[in-house]
Amino acid sequence: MTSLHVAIADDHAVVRTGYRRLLELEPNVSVVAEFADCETAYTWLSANHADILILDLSMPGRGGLETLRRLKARVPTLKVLVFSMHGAPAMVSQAMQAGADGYLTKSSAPEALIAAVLDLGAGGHPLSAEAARALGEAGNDSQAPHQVLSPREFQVFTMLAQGLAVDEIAARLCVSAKTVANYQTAIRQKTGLSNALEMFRYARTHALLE
Amino acid sequence: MTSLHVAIADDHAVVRTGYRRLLELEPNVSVVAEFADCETAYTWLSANHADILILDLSMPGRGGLETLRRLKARVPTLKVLVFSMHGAPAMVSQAMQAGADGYLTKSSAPEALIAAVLDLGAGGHPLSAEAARALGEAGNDSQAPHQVLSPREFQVFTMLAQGLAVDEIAARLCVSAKTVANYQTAIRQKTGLSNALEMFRYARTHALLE
DNA sequence: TCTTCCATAGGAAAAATTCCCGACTTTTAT
DNA sequence: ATAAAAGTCGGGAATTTTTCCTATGGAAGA
Repeated sequence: MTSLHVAIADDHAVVRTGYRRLLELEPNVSVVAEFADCETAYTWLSANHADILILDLSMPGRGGLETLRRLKARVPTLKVLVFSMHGAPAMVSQAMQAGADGYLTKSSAPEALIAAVLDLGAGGHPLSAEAARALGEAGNDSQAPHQVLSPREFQVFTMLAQGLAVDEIAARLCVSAKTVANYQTAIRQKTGLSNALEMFRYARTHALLE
Repeated sequence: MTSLHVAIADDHAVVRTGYRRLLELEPNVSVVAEFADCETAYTWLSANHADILILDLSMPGRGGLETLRRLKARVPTLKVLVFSMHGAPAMVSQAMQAGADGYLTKSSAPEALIAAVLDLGAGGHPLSAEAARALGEAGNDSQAPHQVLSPREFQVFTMLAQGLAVDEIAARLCVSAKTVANYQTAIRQKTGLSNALEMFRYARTHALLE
């Protein structure tokens, strides 16, 4: 079996070196390139050959996801293993839709990285347990706010999620603060989001704001 | 010269292994322990000896900064090198005040980690360029949270900014909910941030979280 | 038409927040 | 070394916000 050519994209030099040393313990794996930003990675991989790219999504250059998309469009044969800090359902789901071939969280054991690379080389689609669970969750949002909330409630929800106070919302909608407070209570109960910050996060990850 | 005994605390196993391999290239350095969370680190270091702790502030177990403080109180001879994802001025300043002996950002070159460890062993206080610059800046922002807030207030601030409820914070800090509520009031007054969402946004744009 | 859902809001109770204060400890300055 | 200042912690009371329950009128649907 011929050796797997791996490229690493991560903005932290120390972390890159860590991966490299780890991977080079494996005889069938050789690290052929390292990148500190998305543009460099894209340019190099368009011109040179690698079998697998280990990609940290939280990179500068704005848009690891976007780079992933462009890269898969340009070099479809490249296998991309996303290696991210967090395993948020939305992130995993976004990454897989953008064309990732595997998803590992950084909390995985070191051996898991090697295993995932070998798995990818063999045509597999390695997911960490965390990522797999997240993918499962992503589909079932049957109780999304736009489903369970009435139009007016949803409108108040978006304003709360933007950080507006009850009084301000009441002023803008020209209704009593009492009414808005009551909506707020209903929204909290129906969605389980118990404060404005949770609403904000939910709204952001589900792209419910502008 | 006798060997430097180094301990590593970082919640990502892969990253820990990377540091270890890197450091073990140096003959005068030996890695004597690894920890994935703050409590384990604290317990072990209270009972065993190490010269240097490499500490990732963004660890679970609530409060890398708090652990740093406790650790320096318990084991003053221990040198702590904070190794953080980002070099936000506020974070650097808080870490140094909490007793860190050095501060490196993860974007540093791998050699910088080794150099910093050796420097620490020789009694130095290594700062990455980024961190040093941040320390300089920290003086300017005269009404930034880390300036106007006391350590405890700042701690509560970060938790509020993460969306934790007053009761949850009280439970984690083992103080009365009344106390936390009072801190919250003080924080709101001092910073002008009147709710958790504003605190979150502020904390995010100033990179004060994790 | 009759039922159901929605938008609106008042009242009362419960919970959270604010404001003021005191005790005690640690740090800082003189 | 001692005084002053700052920090931590929480109680009490007043205030504000939130919850829960209820009610009215309108619109949509069977």
